[in-house]
Formats: sequence, C-alpha cells, structure tokens
Amino acid sequence: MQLADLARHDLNALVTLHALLDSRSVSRAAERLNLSQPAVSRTLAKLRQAFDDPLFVRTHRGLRPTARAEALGPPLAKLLQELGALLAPPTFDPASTTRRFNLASTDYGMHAFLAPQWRTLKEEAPHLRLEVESYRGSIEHQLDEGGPELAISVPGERVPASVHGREIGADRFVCVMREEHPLAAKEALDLDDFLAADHQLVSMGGDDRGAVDLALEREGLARRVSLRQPHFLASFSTTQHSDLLLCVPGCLAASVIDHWPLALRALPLEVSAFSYWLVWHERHHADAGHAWLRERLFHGLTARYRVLSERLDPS
DNA sequence: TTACCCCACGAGCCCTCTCC
DNA sequence: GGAGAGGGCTCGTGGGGTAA
Repeated sequence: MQLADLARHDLNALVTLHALLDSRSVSRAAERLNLSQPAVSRTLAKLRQAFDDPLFVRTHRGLRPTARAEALGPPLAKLLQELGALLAPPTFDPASTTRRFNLASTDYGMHAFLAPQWRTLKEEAPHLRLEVESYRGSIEHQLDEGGPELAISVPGERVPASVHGREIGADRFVCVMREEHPLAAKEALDLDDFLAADHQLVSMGGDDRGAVDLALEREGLARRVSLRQPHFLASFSTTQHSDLLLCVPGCLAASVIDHWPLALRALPLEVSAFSYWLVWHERHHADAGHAWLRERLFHGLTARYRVLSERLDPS
C-alpha cells in the first residue's frame, strides 16, 4: 500500500501509529484503541509497508521507534488533533466528556496557579483528563508547531499571529531567603548586600542570565550566581537549606511562603514587570471544549492571581 | 431507477509460534 | 516469560451485475 492510499483509505492506521508512538507497545496501543493485539500488529505491518520503514524495532526494553517514526510524531499529533476538532460535535458537555487536554506550564505555574483549581475543574468535568508538560523553549512557537493546546505563559516579544491569549495579571520579581539568613534581619535589602550575597538562578532554558542579571547589567553591575538549576520548586528547598538568595516572581513566592519558612524582600533595583497570559493556538479557537476549558481556567487563574497579589501587597 | 444477490476485501478474533 | 507476529477463520461492507 502506498502512502497516499493509506491516507485516503485508512485514517485508523494513523490513529494506531499515534497510539504506538505514545505507548511504545503493540499490546498497550491495542488496549487503548479497544482492539486486539494482532489487529494492531497487522496495522503496524501495513504502516511499515506504506512508509517503507520498520517504524519500530524490538529491543529488550520493548518497542523503540525508528528515526522516521520519531519524526512522524509531532505532525501526526497535530493532524489528529485538528481532525478531532473537525469531527467533534459543536457542543461540549463537561459532565460527560472524557476528553484529554494538553497544557504546558512550568512547575511554578502548576503549583501557584493550576493545582488549586484542579478540584473545581473535576467537580464540573469528572472524567476530564489534563496532561501538563513542561516548556521546551518558546511556548508560543510550540503552540504554533502543534505542541500543547493551551499554556500559561509570559509571552516573548515575537508572538506568532496565530497565537491567541488573555492576560491574567502583572507580576514583578522579589527576593527570598531563609528566615535565619543574616540579611533577613533587615527590613529592606540594599544593593550592596544584594551584590555581596551568593545567588541561586532558576533557568529552564539553561541561560546564564535571568531578568535580574540583565537589569544589573544595564547598570554596569553583576551578581554572583553560585547555583543554577531548572526547577522553581526545588529552588525553594535549596534556599531554605543555604544562605543563597533567590529572585523569583512575586506570585510564586506568595504561593510558597505557607509551605517554606522563607523571608521575602523587595529587590533593591528596578527589574521590568511582566504579565502572565493564558495562550492557545488559532486552530483551537473555535473548539467548544477548548473554549470551555479556557473560560474555566481563565476565571480560576485570575481569581488565584488576585489572592496571590493581595498576599504580596496586603495594602 | 431500484432492489437484490454475489463476490472481494478489509478488519477483527482466537490460537500458536517466534523472538528478545 | 512477556510481547510481537502470523495463520486461519468469521463477519461486515461496498461495488458490480442483473432482474423487475
């Protein structure tokens, strides 16, 4: 069977390929698709012939995709997502939906904003499934390339025209340290103390400089970063067990001060404020289910944002 | 034009074999 | 031993031919 014939006659084969890429197992793919293992095996044989590639090879750790199969993954996911939206009924019933949504967020976004909403979301849509993945570079471009359906993001300068969004609220960086830290005894941090201290930098992309470093650089200054790591939540644990200073978004700091005994201080320098946005791609814009989730999340996120902002600035 | 029949083909299942 | 592949079978569907 040629590729064109496969696409014309058998979209199910592509659904099977997607399930195989996801589960890395013929048996598990069959279970997920409600088919027998031989049926999936036969479809895989057809796919192998159509693509003229083994697609998966057996190893002692299960099926491993070939480079061709790996390359097919993202465009196939995008295609099936769009097909799903095309065939989806125009109405959406949260009470009965078993739909799965993909959402991108940092551990920070998950902890500060998303996790508190989970119970409310599940009360309305008990069978809904949310799959949260972490960022891999520019989230706006991931949305554009068929990645997650929705993301909590701080948009960069060049957002593709195909990306929609709603602003949740603005935030600024603050500095946290352990409660017994020598600088915690002071009401306010001064710049000399700030520059003399050891710092921790959270950098998901592996950059050596964050917003604080760039602000210092504009003043011809630099701080001493002795620990760089990619996880926001782990950074609080490190802060609690060290004399490191940690500069993080205010909402995040406000969301963790109940869990970690940390002191929170304003930064002794001007760092640009930024805004959180809920963003999604044009192709999901008219999707009723997606619109429902967007609406629920947006209201939940803005409410949570107000709580955290007030905790940060009680006035 | 419509209804019916026949046949080919695809997809599913069970069972068994093969392979890692 | 577990998981994938293959053989043989059944069933459903769609297309083509034919009769009313």
